[in-house]
Amino acid sequence: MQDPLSRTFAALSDPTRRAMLARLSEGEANVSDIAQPFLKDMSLPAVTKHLKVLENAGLISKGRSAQYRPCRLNAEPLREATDWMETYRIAWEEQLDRLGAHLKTKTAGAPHGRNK
Amino acid sequence: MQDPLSRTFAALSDPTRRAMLARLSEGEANVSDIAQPFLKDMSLPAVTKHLKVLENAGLISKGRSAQYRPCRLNAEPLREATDWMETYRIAWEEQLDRLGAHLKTKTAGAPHGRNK
DNA sequence: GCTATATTTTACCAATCAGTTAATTAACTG
DNA sequence: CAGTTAATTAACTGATTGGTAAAATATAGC
Repeated sequence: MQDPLSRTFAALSDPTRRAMLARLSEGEANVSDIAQPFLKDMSLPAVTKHLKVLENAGLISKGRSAQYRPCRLNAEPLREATDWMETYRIAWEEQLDRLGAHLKTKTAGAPHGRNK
Repeated sequence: MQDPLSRTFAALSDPTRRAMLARLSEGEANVSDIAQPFLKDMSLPAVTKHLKVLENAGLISKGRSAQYRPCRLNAEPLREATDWMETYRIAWEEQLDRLGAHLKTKTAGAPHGRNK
């Protein structure tokens, strides 16, 4: 999985990572701050790995302050992802409307497209 | 990965599947219609599997018409996903504003949170 | 019933993922 | 310097993913 959009969605496809982002949306935090709510469920290296996934997706970036690594959010990839979704969500809902309109006349379907 | 939101994002994290959704946003299509642009890259069973992922995420549903399986989009899970993203994107950007405001006074940082 | 078309299922494989424990690096502190 | 805290890296493991080829299922049409 190479493309940025795929990496973004993949990063978002885990509840732990989403919770981390939620935490970070309240403000910058060090790795151990972020880790704290999860340490009853997983080890610190596991947290590091999750953060790495978020970092590779460009959703967060890590700074350096003494032995701490303050993490903060990065809006950019999320914007691209919402853009993609919005584009299709609109087409989606239009299609739902069309479906509603057609529902009276037609009843699902005959073969589509090329059936030679 | 059990929760719906994770399944949705995971389903979106593949360019093939996103292209399939894009195709479906133009209207209902049978499996082989959807498959056609991908058959130079992968086999039909591979397509079936991708569609299964989309179906399990609730993003599409399949009907039955003779030996055809007309697929159509399902807006609902996508709406939930956009909702999640929008919520945090807003918090994000607010945070960026705050960062901009603070940038003059403070310069990154000292340890955060609990450092007993 | 036989044959063709559309799609799925099965069985398998290699690569990636999410976690682990143990060891390592980095920086502060007495 | 010795010790402590913060975080990462390394090496390993089991589960999941994304693909394949071959067989099976479903339906239509002669």
